[in-house]
Amino acid sequence: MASRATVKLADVAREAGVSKGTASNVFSRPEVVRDEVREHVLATAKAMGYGGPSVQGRLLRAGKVNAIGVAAVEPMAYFFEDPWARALMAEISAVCDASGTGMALVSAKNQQKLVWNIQSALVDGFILLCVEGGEKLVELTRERHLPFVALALGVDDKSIPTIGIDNIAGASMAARHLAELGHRRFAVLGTEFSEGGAGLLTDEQVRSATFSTSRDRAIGYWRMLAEFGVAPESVPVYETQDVASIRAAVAAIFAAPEPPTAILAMSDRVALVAMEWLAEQGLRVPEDVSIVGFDGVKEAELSEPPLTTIVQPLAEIARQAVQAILQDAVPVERQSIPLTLAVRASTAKPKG
Amino acid sequence: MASRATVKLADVAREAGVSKGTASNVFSRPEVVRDEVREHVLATAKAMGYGGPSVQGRLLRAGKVNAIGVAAVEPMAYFFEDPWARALMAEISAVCDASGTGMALVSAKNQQKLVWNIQSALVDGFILLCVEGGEKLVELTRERHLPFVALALGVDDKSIPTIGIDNIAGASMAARHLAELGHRRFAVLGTEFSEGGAGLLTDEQVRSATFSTSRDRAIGYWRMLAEFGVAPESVPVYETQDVASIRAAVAAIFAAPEPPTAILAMSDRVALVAMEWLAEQGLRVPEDVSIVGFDGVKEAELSEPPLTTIVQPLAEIARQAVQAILQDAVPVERQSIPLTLAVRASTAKPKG
DNA sequence: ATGCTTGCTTGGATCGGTTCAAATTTACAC
DNA sequence: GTGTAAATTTGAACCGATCCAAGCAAGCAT
Repeated sequence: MASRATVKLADVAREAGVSKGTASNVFSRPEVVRDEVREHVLATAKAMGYGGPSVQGRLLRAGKVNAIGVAAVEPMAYFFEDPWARALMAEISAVCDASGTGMALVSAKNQQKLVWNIQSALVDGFILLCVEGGEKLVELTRERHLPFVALALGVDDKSIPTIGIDNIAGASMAARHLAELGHRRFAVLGTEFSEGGAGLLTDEQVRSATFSTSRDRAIGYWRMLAEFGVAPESVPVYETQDVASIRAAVAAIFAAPEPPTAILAMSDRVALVAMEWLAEQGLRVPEDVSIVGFDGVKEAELSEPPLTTIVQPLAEIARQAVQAILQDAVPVERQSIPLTLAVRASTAKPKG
Repeated sequence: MASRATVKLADVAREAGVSKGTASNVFSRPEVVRDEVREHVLATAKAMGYGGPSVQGRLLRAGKVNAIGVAAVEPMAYFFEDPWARALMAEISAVCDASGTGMALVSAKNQQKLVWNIQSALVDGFILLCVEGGEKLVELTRERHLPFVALALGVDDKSIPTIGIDNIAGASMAARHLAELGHRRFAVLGTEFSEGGAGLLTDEQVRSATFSTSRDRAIGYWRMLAEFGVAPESVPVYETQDVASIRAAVAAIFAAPEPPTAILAMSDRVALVAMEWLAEQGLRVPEDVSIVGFDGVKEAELSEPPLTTIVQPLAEIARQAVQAILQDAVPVERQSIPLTLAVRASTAKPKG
């Protein structure tokens, strides 16, 4: 059946005794061709083992793939394993499903030629998950000359179409919640501020961070705490990367002579790791220490205790992002979407 | 800048004063063209705002997309939400990453024309997750005349290239484990046996099930239990679908005058739902009742208590599936991959 | 019969590149 | 200055369809 592989529309047309144009119509606009001709062509096609119009041929003409690519500077498994990415992908999927749009996964880790990557992915546009290496990702995508929007972009660059959240406002909400409960001794368990960093940060390091996401959250915490009379200098900020660095940070925080009564965590992931560490040490949440996360991933609802956190409206972010790509109407400036505070059981009034 | 959209290779070639062929080489085989010519063409291209060779044009010639599609008769969010699918996708991702292959998600729920679906997805082949509606999915895919392998196919059909697991052997392992612990009263908490069914099944209904996955697991349980002197008739089999039907089934099981001391669950998902129900009822696992799952999803390790289960070697399944597609060497007959028993804390000797 | 619609068919242009045999240029030895 | 091999460049053919202006036949009114 080697022949099958090479049967093309033109062959069918010739065999059926009609023109290529008519044969094409039989498949893509059946209503314009006379019934008996259509039947005959269809029969011939089947007999020859023709598998319908080749997608690539059609594509070349149409120019539209009907799919959007989602890219990150992470291995592809990231899309299925990272809680935030997964939740976001599920929302993006739902929007795509509704509009009959396909999704392709792209990992920007692999930059060899001849492989599937940002340069070669067959898509109509990109949604970029910029949690890490966002700028590099944007740069690569620009070359493709396709519409794209950056999500969770950690840098301020007016020229990049971005849909984001107001990190300062979100962090402020988290801080206000704890302050209103009566907490006055805090520590910030941060995410990444600059390429590969970890450990206790100075005020100066925080303000000059490479990643604005972490910086803004820190600023949001500080600003709100100041309103409650808590001096920023008294609130240590720890930068973290992997699980080990998170655990090291929490350990450092609680090694202090007067440990905090509340932890401001810059992501649910770090919050959950911290809670694990606390449980191991016999420290109870929220009795001994309160903790509030950031992101609002599913896991935060199911943890023990359920984590109070700032939840991102992922569905809305997904909707706007997909729409922007499909309509080739990417936002000219950063779109900000409001956050909400979900109060659960990891926060309570401080002891005494 | 409307012009930009239409700058093509031929334009650049003309402007730079070289032939289309040379211009093409500049981009796809830069080493064959003289340095100064290459520089010049590149400069011209940049000046004209040419965004590199269009992927679709190249595709038409090359014929290879460098991506595989993963399809299921589920909304696309399924790939990110269902524990089994997610775990499998992560493994498939890893294999694809290693070979520079892209992944596209396809939902066969949406069968309108003009949308991204099995007929139109730009991929080199398909991996089908046949947990539900597997046959329909296979049929649709056949029309595409592309290589494909079915995973978790629930029917016996020698003509379908399938990579699967030995459900009978796996179920036997689960049953042996419980029997060796001393259990003699069992109930089977099943998955789907036929389109939309639920509730207690007769022996006859089990044997004539539409989905061989469920049937084989039931047979595996029965067969091994018989070796320990437990009559199949004494082991009720409940079919389940959604969470409500699972809960109803467990409730029915424990409403019996002499409830079982051990539950054989046909998937980790039903096992976890059952454990939730048991906890609500104040029944302790494994003290009051032992339970063993099937699949070996991540959640089963993290549950309270961790679930004893039959784990599927998803990494191996993924590897074989992807390789089969990439090399266009789909198995001619069903490939079976061995399972292992992971003994954790949800099983123990029966009381008294 | 003639003129005018209406409805299907046709063939060639086009989408945007890649490929390869042949032509041309360059390099080098004699 | 000439011959030959090696390095580049060219131009036409091709990938597999869709699109569209133009052609043609049948149907209908006058």
